[in-house]
Amino acid sequence: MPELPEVEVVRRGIATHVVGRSLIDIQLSGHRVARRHVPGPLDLADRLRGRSVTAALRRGKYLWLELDGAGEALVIHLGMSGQLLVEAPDAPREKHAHALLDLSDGRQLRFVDQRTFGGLQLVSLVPDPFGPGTVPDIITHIAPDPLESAFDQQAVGRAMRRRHTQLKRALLDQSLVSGIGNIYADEALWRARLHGERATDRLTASAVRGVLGHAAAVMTEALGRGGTSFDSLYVDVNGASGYFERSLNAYGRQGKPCRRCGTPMVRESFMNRSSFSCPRCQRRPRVVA
DNA sequence: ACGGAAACCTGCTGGC
DNA sequence: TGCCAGCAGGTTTCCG
Repeated sequence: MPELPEVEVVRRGIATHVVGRSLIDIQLSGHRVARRHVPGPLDLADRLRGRSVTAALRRGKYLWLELDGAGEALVIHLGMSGQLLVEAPDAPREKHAHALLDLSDGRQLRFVDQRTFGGLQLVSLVPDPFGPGTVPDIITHIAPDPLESAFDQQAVGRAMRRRHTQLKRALLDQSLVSGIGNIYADEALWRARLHGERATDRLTASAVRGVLGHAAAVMTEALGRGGTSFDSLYVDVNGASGYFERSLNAYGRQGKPCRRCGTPMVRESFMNRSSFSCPRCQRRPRVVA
């Protein structure tokens, strides 16, 4: 489910519930949810117990809760199917609830993840390589996303044009620009009228700026809708995608008419996943990157 | 340095 | 009805 707008909706949804509260008790189930926390789930739970949350922050698709003291943060990645819910502790436990964190206000923060690609880990905060402030040490390779002030569109555009790679690949490269996933990459490319296989080093600076601008715009629009379309207490995978789906111009529209020119949209396999584009508006390059 | 593929999971859909 | 292939919005890692 989650690309940048969805993760930001989740961040906003939980922020009011967790910031200023402390973690009273933590239950982790299964080995997957804390697999990235090398010392193991018991260590994770022990070190979280009693800590208070001072901020809920995000870069790209990574979310973290800054904890008091020691310069540490609880990093949460939602993977493909992760959800964060704030509920009453006695609410029925979801089938794939892997982490239950009791909050000092009597509520419970739950990490629910069907496919378990997401997870939790406690790490140190280090200086942000891209600006003032700090970030978790495990995400120093993640570039700023288009919606944060540290994002430098000119610099990212230059970096993309220096690479000899395909445009969609570059948009999905979280070390160049973060937060963009398969859906919003296709949407940005459609708006920019560019095929994802265009070579980044053969595009003009303004074309690259254009597609980055479209990526920022479409994610901002999605965020606006996400913010009003679902309850912050229960961010639902199906509810979220079902709602914004109506606004998509490219993703999932194979066979349907292009909303600009009416030509049937096509689906192609790219990077082990699906890409959707208009064969007329987004001309495939003669020379592929 | 880059690209491709596989790995990590569960669940749903569509075809036979 | 069952079975199986294919697919799903992410990231990391390995291999050529």
